Amino acid sequence: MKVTKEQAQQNRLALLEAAGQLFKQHGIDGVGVADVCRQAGLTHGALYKHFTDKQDLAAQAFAHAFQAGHGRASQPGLAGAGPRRTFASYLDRYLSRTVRDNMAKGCPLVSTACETARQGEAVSRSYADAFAELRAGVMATLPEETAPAERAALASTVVAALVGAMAISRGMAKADRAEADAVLAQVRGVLESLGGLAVR
Amino acid sequence: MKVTKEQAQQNRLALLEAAGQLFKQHGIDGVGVADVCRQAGLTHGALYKHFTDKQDLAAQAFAHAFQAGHGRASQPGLAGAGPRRTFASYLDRYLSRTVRDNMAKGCPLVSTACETARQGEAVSRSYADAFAELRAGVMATLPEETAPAERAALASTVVAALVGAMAISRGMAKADRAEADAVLAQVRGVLESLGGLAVR
DNA sequence: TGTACATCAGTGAACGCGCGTTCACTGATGTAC
DNA sequence: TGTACATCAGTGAACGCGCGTTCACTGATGTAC
Repeated sequence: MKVTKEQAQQNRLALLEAAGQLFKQHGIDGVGVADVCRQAGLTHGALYKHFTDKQDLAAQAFAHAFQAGHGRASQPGLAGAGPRRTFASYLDRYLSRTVRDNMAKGCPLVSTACETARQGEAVSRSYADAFAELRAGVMATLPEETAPAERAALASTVVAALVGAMAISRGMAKADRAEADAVLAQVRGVLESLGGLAVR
Repeated sequence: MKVTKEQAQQNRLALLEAAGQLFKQHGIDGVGVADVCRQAGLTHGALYKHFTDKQDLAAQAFAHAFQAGHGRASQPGLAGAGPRRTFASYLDRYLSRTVRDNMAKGCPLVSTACETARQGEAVSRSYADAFAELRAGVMATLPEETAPAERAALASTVVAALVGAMAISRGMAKADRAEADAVLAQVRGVLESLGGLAVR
């Protein structure tokens, strides 16, 4: 049965978001198109009215996940920045145990880090843009006295440490939750003082 | 046909290493057991004489990859440390473009960061051990004047930044190779001065 | 505004392919005498 | 040392299942008159 144009657009969005969540949680190959459609409230056939195939869905889902949060300050754990953030708020957002234990939430920069490297150029483009945006957000929180090049390098390193810490903490959480927590806390501590050191 | 006991052990090792390489490169779900066996020079049936199933192979392959490099100073890009390393040598080993462009090489802490989170406790245990070992190696290169707790935190952060930087650089390399290179260089620069700052 | 018709998002049965796994078999190895 | 036999790593055909994808069909929507 045909549906409203708006309804169709809504369904398309629901597919993108279901795909984003499930792919982050179980990996692209770990999720069937039927699963995605079910979570979006549709049957599997509908998917091919919106996307050419699963690859296309994956590429667009990642692009959508990376771009989500634009202008929406309330969206937690995403790459897109809200209105204005403090350095500490980035640490909070990235190094929380809640986000670590719930892969469906959380920044796609982390969950898809390994998968993205195996996808096509379109996904890579989205990834690069998301990183650039996040880094710009972190840069803006660093003291303006620091030279721009140094701030950029510092921001890159902070983002790398955030992404790496979360990935590592997730990798070891099942075996050693205490150590996994400790890593998050340690990195948080070091990054905090590193943010302060930028003024020198 | 039956083979020598030593030959069987050799074949088992070949399976583990083929699995390690291929899983790092294409992900666990992206590789068939037949592929692994072919690369190891066997047919697919042989696998089940050594491992109960694919999951078991994956768990043991990761454990093997994480433990590899013990005492072998020549093995590049692995978690295990050689005899004695300098701080700079860790940066070299982790932030090289060659390693980034060849996922089959490279530290399994990075390639499997996301996959590991979806595996069982055994894999997580190996991951935690590998991280601990790598961190210990980095810690040993930091000046002894610094307090142990601070050195540990610093080492955790350095490893997180190394892992994150490589993951990010890989994610964006297909779309923007120049920026991907720049991230590696920036993180290298910041970590170098961070290593120096530990003495204060 | 009302009526007739074309459109097309969504449905669900069906298809085929590739995958993980099984199993009867092979034949060199290792062992017992 | 030589011979007879049991073992078992490896083979490759076969199986069944789940997946991505297709397609004839539906029926409310949107449009033309």
